[in-house]
Amino acid sequence: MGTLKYAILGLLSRRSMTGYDMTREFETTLFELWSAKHSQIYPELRALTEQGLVEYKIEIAGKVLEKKLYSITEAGKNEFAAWEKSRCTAKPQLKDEFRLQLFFADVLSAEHRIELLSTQRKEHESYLKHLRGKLEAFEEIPPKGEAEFSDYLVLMGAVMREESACRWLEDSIRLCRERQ
Amino acid sequence: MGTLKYAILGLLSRRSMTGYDMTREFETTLFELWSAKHSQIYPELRALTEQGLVEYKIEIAGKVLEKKLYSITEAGKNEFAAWEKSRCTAKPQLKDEFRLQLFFADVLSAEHRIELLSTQRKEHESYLKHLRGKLEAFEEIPPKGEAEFSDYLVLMGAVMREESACRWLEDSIRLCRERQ
DNA sequence: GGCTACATGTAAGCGGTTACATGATTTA
DNA sequence: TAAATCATGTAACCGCTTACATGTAGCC
Repeated sequence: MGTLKYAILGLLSRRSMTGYDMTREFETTLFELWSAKHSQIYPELRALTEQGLVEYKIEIAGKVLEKKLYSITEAGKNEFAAWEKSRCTAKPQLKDEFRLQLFFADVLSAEHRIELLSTQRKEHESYLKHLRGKLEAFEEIPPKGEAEFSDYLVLMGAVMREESACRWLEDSIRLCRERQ
Repeated sequence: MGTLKYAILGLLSRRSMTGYDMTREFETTLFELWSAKHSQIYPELRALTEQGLVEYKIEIAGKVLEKKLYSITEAGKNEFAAWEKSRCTAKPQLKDEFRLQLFFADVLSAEHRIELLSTQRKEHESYLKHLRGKLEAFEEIPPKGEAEFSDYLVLMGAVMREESACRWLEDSIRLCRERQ
């Protein structure tokens, strides 16, 4: 795939930043979508520089500390735009440890299975709460042309996904209880 | 994580089988939940044998072909049961290339963005159709004690997840169109 | 006889995580 | 001045995929 490359180009298409800044972005704003540690980011930045897709200028912070401020090149913008236009085939989530656990849950007692489902439900519910808080921080739907509109759509999707997960877990618990 | 280990133990807790059979299981029934190629399965089976969690006896198919028919040991059953009881922390899907694409979609024109969303919607819709077909193959909800009940719950979850994805994509397309 | 499915392995490489390693700057 | 944060890198290892490699069994 090489998706990290496009995540980085995407970040740089919004603003110039250092590798350290990117690490923060992956931890905060991109957390929902993609993740990368600094140990993966720095080598990737080096490769992208060699490919001419990004460039950096060194800035001095304080007295001596050298920061590499990266920005996207024209070639980088072109490659990023090409990726944006390509439609990626949706591989609907092939790995889910909890669902695997549930799949084999016939080795568990009825109570154990319900406990498993309940714990999972609690986690999804608290995460949903957190996401809803973020969604409500938008006072209104951002204008279509701006970067924030995309952020809004993605966040909306995450909320809907979590709502669906909670509903599924509730229904499952009900089925487990109902039919003794 | 080492989840593959438990996927294999889970399969063997249902019935004895060869590495080849497992490969088929991952491709068909477990496809929704976990995947593994034979090149990963065979080394794992060797490791599990060394750990005493599984064992095999050689069967001859035809004249000379040696098959290794694996089964789970008592130690294996215990370790699998322990994993089943442990509650795994739900890491809600950290990598999604399409959502990443959408996140940075402000570089696209309005039409391009809608096209991106539409393509994705079509894919999820056809997959949903396929899943619904599988769900309807159950004539009624299987009895709680049986393995099929777990299968039913997992399938129900997959259907609900896809429904939610379709709804999200529809809403997003509507928002993109509405607000010119 | 030829094709498909059955059956078991190994090797190279990629993407990613954890840990190792170092040092400067800012803030309490 | 001590701790937290900023800042940049490398090394070892793990999980997984793709490709390499080999051979048998069953069916048409």
